[in-house]
Formats: sequence, C-alpha cells, structure tokens
Amino acid sequence: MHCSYLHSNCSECLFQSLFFEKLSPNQLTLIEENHNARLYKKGEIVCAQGELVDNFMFLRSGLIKLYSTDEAGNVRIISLAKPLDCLGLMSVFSNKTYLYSISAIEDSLVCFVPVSVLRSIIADNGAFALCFLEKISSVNDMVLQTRIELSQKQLRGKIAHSLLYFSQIVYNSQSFELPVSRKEIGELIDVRTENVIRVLSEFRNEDIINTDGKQITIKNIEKLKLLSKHG
Amino acid sequence: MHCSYLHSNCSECLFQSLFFEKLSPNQLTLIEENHNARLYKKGEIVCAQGELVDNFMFLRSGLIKLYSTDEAGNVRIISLAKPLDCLGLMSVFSNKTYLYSISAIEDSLVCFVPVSVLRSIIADNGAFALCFLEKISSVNDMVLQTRIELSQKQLRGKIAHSLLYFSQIVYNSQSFELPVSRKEIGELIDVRTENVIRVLSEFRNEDIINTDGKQITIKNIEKLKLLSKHG
DNA sequence: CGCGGCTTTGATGTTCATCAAGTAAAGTGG
DNA sequence: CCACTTTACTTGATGAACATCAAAGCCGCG
Repeated sequence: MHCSYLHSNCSECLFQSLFFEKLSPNQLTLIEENHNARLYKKGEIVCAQGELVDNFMFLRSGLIKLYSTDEAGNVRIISLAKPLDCLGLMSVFSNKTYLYSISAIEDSLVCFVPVSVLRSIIADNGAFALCFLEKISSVNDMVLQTRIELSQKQLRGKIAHSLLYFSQIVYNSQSFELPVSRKEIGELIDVRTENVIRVLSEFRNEDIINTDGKQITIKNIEKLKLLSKHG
Repeated sequence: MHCSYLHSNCSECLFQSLFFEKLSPNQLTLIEENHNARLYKKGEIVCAQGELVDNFMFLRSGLIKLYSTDEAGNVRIISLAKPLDCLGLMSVFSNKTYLYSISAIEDSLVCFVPVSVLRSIIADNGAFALCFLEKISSVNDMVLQTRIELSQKQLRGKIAHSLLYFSQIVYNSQSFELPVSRKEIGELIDVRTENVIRVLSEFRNEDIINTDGKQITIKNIEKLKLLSKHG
C-alpha cells in the first residue's frame, strides 16, 4: 500500500486530465499529500452498503461492480465501472453512508481522496466545482438512462445489450473473455441465470455469437444491435 | 408572464432558503434580474425531449411529470416533481438537450434561471456549488433508488407503492384525489392500464382502500405498506 | 476424493400483457 | 344545448414471456 507505484504523482495520473485540470498547484499538492490507493484482488469488497462514506474513489485500473443486496439476499448490479470512472455515483455528496456495495470483478487499483479534502477544494474553487458537477452528473444520467432502456427490453434484447456493452464499452473488441459469470450478467440486467444461459445458447445456434466458456466472439454484430434495439 | 406576482422578490421565495442561502447579495440580485416565471395549465408541456437546455427550472407550485417517449410512442414517467423540487434532474450540466420531456399534471408555476447565470455563480461561489451539488445529487439518488426498488416489486407491490407515494409524499393525507389517470399511474410504475385498474379493484374488494373515481381513501395503510415491501 | 458453485437443458406454472367489448365521462362542433 | 366523438374506465378471456423447479454434468479446491 505504500509502494511508490501506488503513490505515484497525481499530476501524472491520467485522471488528472479529466478532473483535476482546474486545480491550482496548491490544491493538487493537497490531493497528492492526502490521497491513497489500494489494489483489490478479484472478488474483494471495496466498500459495503451502509458503511460510512469518507472517501471519494476512482478506478485507475481493473473492473468494479456497484450492487445492492436486498433482505432476501437477491443481488442487483447497478453499474460497472471502468478505469477512470468514479465509484459510488453521487453518494459522496448526498449520503452519509453508501447506498450500494462495491467490489472488484477483476484485480483493480482504486484511488482514494478524503471527502473532506474534496469538499474544501470545491468550496474554494468554483471552476473545478463546475467541471466536477458536469462529469459526475453525466455518469448519473447514463446509469439512469441505461436502467430505463433496459426495463423496456425483453430477454433477448437485454442479453444483446449486455454483450454489446462488454464488446463496445469495456473491451472494444468483438472477441473478449467475459469478466463475469452468467449469474452476474443476470444480476446486471435483471434476468434469471437459466435464461441468460438459454439465450446465449439460442444466439450461438443462430450464429450470432460463438461461446466457449467465458470466451465470447460476436459473429453478427448488426443482428445483435437490432436485437438490442427492438426489445 | 410579467405580473408582479410572477416576478416576486427572489429573496422572499421559499426556494431561497433551500438553495440560495449561500449567495452573496450581488449574486442574489443577478438571479432576481435574470429569472423568469411562468404559469402552466394542466397538461401543458414545459419542455420537450431533445430541446436545448437553457434554463435551470424549479417548481414553485403545482405538480409536474418528467417522462420519456420511445419510437413506438410508449410513455414512461421517470419521476414527479413537487413544489420546491428542481426539474430535469441534472441534465442542466451534463447535456445540451433534454433527455426527458416535462409537462404539468396540475396547474403549475415554474421558475426559470438561465443556465449561464447559474454556471457563472457556481464558478464564483464554491460554497454555493457544494450546497447545490448536495441537494441536486440527492434527488438523483432518490430517482435511481426508486426505480431499482420498483423493478423488484410485482403488480400489487407496485400499485401499493404508488398509492403510498401519493398519500405520504405528495398529499400527506390518507384521503386524496389522484392527480393522474389510471393510465399515467401505469406509466409511472411500468404496468398496463388494465392491470392498474384490476389491482385497484382488488384492493377495494379487500378493504384496503376505497375508490370513487379519482378520490382515493386508504383504509388499511399497514397492509399497503406490507404489500409495497413484500414485492 | 468429495463438496460446493457454476453451467446447462427440460418441464411446469405464474404473472402479466394483450385482445376484446362494453360503460361512463368529458370534450367538440353545429 | 344536444348529438357526436373521443378519452377514460372497467371486466373477462387468452396467450406469451419468463420465473421456478428439477436433474445432471462440469470444474476448481480444500
């Protein structure tokens, strides 16, 4: 946790260019001196529903899921986060405790900045506040939008959507290894595991995709887009 | 649109106490000189999906719905807004155009502040930015949270939820007149009109509520809460 | 080696959308 | 103000979509 890699200079962090460009040298130093980073192994929990929010977090590398668990133990994945995404939606500002749990899907490097530090900088630096507001609100919009769109689709459309998501947004390739189990895909799009499997088989039989365990190859992306759109 | 009532002093507006307490006298004056207000009749459209976002809006009185329409013409109500709520979620900062349409469910008075003015104030005043961020992000969290909860419930649970919403959040009374049609309730919770009606009839037969047209009286609120919780 | 979790396929049942048809209420134009 | 049209409301019957249940093979791991 204290190796130099983890404490690399904030001004060199890719994240800087997205979020921190409006910071004064003093403010950047403040963050550098107060930030922290930690590597999480696949499956490790970064924070749990109900815990106190005390850090703003963003993902430097890996893949993370944001999820909630109800009394019955049903898991619902709210969203995935890729490198350079910030975690926890806006809970940082609207809630004392996390509304959702966060855990690592792949080995992940997470960077932490205490909320108190971030707050003081926002209070001091309106230009940064504005920039921050824009970036973070667009994430929120996207999550809501996705959820609304998904709720209109049915089985095949939902599966098509999630395959396209991994292909286009996460891996940028027509062939990739699924980072999640069939069960987790179901949790992401609100479908039972059995049906995820069934539809993947259908798609394979219809020559839309190829599957070999977690390895997926998209053979007919246009068909997939059509399916995702139609519903 | 130019009567003195509509242009009443911002410093006296209830909204001020929620949002504008951190403003300097100069900034308050800036808003007073640039704001606008308009009364919308029931059914009137305040803004349509795709239009340019140029004002920040909040509701002084009435009731408003935020909704989206897909190619097939299906309407989906994203959220309702009560007096003192701000409209349009965060689109103000993350989008050039509105993601959703907004229209008046009841006669409504809407107050407008140009986005450019708001932006300049945020850039100048970090304390206000922080306050603004908190308030607006909690609305977003709530909308997402509600949508997730709703998606786990089934028919009877969804209807119970929406009855409780009107009773507890909008009207604060066990007896109220529904401001929306059965169809709109369906659009709000993603259920067909016929099923909204069917379940309302069931609830009436089970002595959970009384209905007389749009007049609803909740007779067994505990049962309703149970139904809403269970699913 | 055996246990538990993930994957797969088939059979069954429930939930809800859809279709149909009729009544009531609310606008609309002559 | 009344005939007319449209929109809202209501109930029943049918079917499709999907959850649930069951059973079996697979794989990794202690």
